[in-house]
Amino acid sequence: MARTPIVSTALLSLMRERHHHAWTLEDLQAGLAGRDVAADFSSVFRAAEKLAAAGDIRKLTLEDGRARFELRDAHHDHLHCLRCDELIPVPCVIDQAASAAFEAESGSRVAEHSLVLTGTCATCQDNNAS
Amino acid sequence: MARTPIVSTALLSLMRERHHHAWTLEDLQAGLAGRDVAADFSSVFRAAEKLAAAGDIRKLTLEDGRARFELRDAHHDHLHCLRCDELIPVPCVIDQAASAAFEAESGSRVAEHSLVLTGTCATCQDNNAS
DNA sequence: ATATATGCAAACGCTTTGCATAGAG
DNA sequence: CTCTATGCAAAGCGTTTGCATATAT
Repeated sequence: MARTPIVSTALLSLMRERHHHAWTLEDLQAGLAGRDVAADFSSVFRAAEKLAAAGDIRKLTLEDGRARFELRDAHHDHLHCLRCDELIPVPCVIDQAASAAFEAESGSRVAEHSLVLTGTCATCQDNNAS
Repeated sequence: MARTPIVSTALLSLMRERHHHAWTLEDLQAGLAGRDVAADFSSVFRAAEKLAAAGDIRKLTLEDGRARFELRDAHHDHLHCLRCDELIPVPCVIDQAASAAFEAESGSRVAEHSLVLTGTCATCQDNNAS
């Protein structure tokens, strides 16, 4: 190596402290700024891509077309709250047996899946009630 | 009304004849061209948006960031084949019970879901074998 | 006349890349 | 000296919009 990758390192520690959040590049840049790391957008982009390629984080694309990044830990799906626009991790509700059956029947092979539930998160649901 | 919407009509009949396909705007434009309807890209875009708003078709966004349109019929999920890049409809493999349980436990409400399986479709799987 | 559909071209939003600079080994 | 990280600015790419024109009612 020939120089210390400040941005990548800062990104990882930032995300590790709030790993319940799916970050847009803008979020990440703002998050770094809050920690006095003034990184250029392209640097954030490149660092995030590199981390994703390395498998440390995962890249997602929402219906709104913007990329989101999150720490890669145990698999989970997502709930996209239409009220607060957060992308919230939720336990996987895929029926493994059904998935396997589908593979067997159809002759296709499923490597991964991306499930996004759309609705209202618990917090917004509560706020609405009160 | 003040003029006959050629593009919307042509789009619908086009899609009805190959409703097993998820169309990008480019696909749609090319499909129309094959039927001697030379529509501008923006016209295709507007017609597709209008049809989607009217509920005749559905708009999806893939990881690649491009919008796809498909006829709205019975709910199904999708298999995105990484080899041929097709977006293939597959029966829904969501475990309804698990989904309902999740709603109850978490206090959130799920209106819809979008599930994209990623892997290899049966056709490509076969081609690979042979 | 009025309202809508269409084409053309330009604006947009987000992502991605080229190039020059800087700093660690 | 070499190799990578970073910033800056510009290019890309698909989507979206403004405006003028055409056409059916």
